[in-house]
Amino acid sequence: MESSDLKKAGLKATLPRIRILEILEHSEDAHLSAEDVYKILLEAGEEVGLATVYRVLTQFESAGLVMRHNFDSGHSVFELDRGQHHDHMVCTDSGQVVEFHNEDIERLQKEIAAKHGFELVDHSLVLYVRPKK
Amino acid sequence: MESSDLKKAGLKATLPRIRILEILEHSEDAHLSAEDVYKILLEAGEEVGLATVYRVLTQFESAGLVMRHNFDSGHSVFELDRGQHHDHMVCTDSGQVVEFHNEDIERLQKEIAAKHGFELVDHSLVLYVRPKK
DNA sequence: ATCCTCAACGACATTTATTCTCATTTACAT
DNA sequence: ATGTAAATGAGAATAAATGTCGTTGAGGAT
Repeated sequence: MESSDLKKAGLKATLPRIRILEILEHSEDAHLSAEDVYKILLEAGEEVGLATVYRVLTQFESAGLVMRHNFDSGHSVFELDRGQHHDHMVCTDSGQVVEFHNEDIERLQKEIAAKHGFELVDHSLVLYVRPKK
Repeated sequence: MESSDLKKAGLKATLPRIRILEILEHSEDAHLSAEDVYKILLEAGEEVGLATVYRVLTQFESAGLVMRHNFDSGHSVFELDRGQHHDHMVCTDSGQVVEFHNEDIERLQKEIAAKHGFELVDHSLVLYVRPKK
């Protein structure tokens, strides 16, 4: 994932875009807010504006490079789209995010939509959890 | 649902609270934002501040009288808690909202959380659908 | 019914996340 | 190398929501 992917998406290979893509690829945490990305850029000594971070992340979303999630935290988080669908579990204590996939749930969703005369286009499932004592 | 419910919830039966509860009960649309509620109050000639609407809705949420949903739209919507849990299906063509409940999905969610060492606190499931051709 | 007290209120300032504006810079086709 | 439209940085602007504070009012006590 690099400049070639940017061009494929119809985006010029500018420094902010390349850096942000790298950050999303290599970050420890797979789910970063615009502020998170901005801070990482600053720490790396890059002179990138916060507005640019927001713009670039939104463009990446439109281009299908990243996915935006609106968890209950009051701000969006972005995740590189690696092509394999999954849902999320968010720990209400620590904020930790765990990804999971369950084929039974996926199937049931399609069945429910069909039962109501619809076809499933997309879905959003987030489990809010806390450590079991 | 009226003043007695407010007192039961440990809230004084003030005019703003009574009016907001009524609005949630009788509104055509079951899912209202704080702004929506505020506008309805103004149109009814009530002198209630927007901050109060936010405060009251948050209190109602804490008291279990209403549920807050954070759909994609960037602002919270509130719905009277009539006791029966359900998830939402949104038609991407018409915006129509269908409520549904599926016990198998509920159970699977708990199992998945447990498998990862968590207990399920809450969840948010929205199906985006379109009419089947 | 009147008084008292603290919770609740209205008005407005503030915060937080995000978007907009615009003058300047830069990628890249020519 | 150069021109041009796209992209950027800086900071203003916006929207949703919360905090502050002096005033009001609900409801228990008198």
